[in-house]
Amino acid sequence: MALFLDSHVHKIDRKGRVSVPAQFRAALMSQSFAGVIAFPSFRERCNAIEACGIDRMNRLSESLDDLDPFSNEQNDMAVVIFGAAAQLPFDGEGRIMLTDDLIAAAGITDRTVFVGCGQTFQMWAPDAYAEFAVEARSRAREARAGLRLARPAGGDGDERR
Amino acid sequence: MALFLDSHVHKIDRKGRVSVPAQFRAALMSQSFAGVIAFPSFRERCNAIEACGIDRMNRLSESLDDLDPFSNEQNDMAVVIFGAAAQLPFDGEGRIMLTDDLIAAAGITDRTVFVGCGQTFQMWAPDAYAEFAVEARSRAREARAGLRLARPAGGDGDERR
DNA sequence: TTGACGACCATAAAAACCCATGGTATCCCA
DNA sequence: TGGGATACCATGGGTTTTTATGGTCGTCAA
Repeated sequence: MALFLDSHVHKIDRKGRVSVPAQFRAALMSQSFAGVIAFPSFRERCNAIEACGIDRMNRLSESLDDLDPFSNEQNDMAVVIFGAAAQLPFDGEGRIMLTDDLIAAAGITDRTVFVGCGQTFQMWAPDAYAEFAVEARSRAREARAGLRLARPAGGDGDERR
Repeated sequence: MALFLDSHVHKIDRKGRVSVPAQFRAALMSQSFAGVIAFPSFRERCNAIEACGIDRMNRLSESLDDLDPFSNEQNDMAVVIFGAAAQLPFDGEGRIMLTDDLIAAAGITDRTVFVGCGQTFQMWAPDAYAEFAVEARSRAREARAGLRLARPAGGDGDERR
């Protein structure tokens, strides 16, 4: 199915609602929860909201379930990932409401830019993103060497992130 | 099954009642016992109440059955988990009453934060949790390398965007 | 009888739902 | 090829429903 691609700036109305770009929406609506899962990024220099669909969270949960359920590591991951992840359902028009936590974490005010990242997407304050994009571009130029393209899927879809 | 996500701070009223977050409630009400199973955490540095629905307790019980039934290990787990687990039914408004044991174990006073952990959730004293979350986050950042996302499940409708 | 607990009822704030509108890209047909 | 019709999308606002929280009134037991 479709990847999250492209960037779209959308307005946040006075009730705190934002339209999710229609292209993103299409990929999200077909999942078992019709909406967005969003959490503050914990990457360095990345003041953004990370987002994806519920299916991806289910995969994460399964991966975590393979660890010892009462280990400290398992708990740390669970708390960090799931404890901060908001479940944002679509309204009838395909909008979501960002929580105050998320808005604060990303420094968003009256508009936000949805940035497609393939399997996931991010939401930024537009000016913060503009700045970040420039830096990311120059860093990527140097790091490029590290990435190797996966082979096209043989039997079952192997997408290696 | 639905995941437990996000954190919600809720107030404990003077009769000792707390509303379970509506999203959590939805996942719990559909199970064979309409309420919460709760026991004090026995992890290190984790002064919290561990909670889940009855279905997960059943799974846990089965897993425990896979251990040697007369080992000390099996007995310890059984006692620590099942011996300390309270069954807390919902009232008409979706609230539960915490027992004194649970409250004391987590150092809870007038409010508690429900923290989603995927298959389970926890209940913390808000300030204790705030502190823990910061530490967990920095530990998780280091351990992150260890976690790899499972591939999308082969058969059943997983997203492969 | 006092205190704990359950079943109800009450309410303000927040969230979900419904309908409306203006703009833009797309389609269709002459 | 041009221009009107059309579908879709982002956005706005009102109304209804939920939700979190508070309280009251019996009941049962210590």
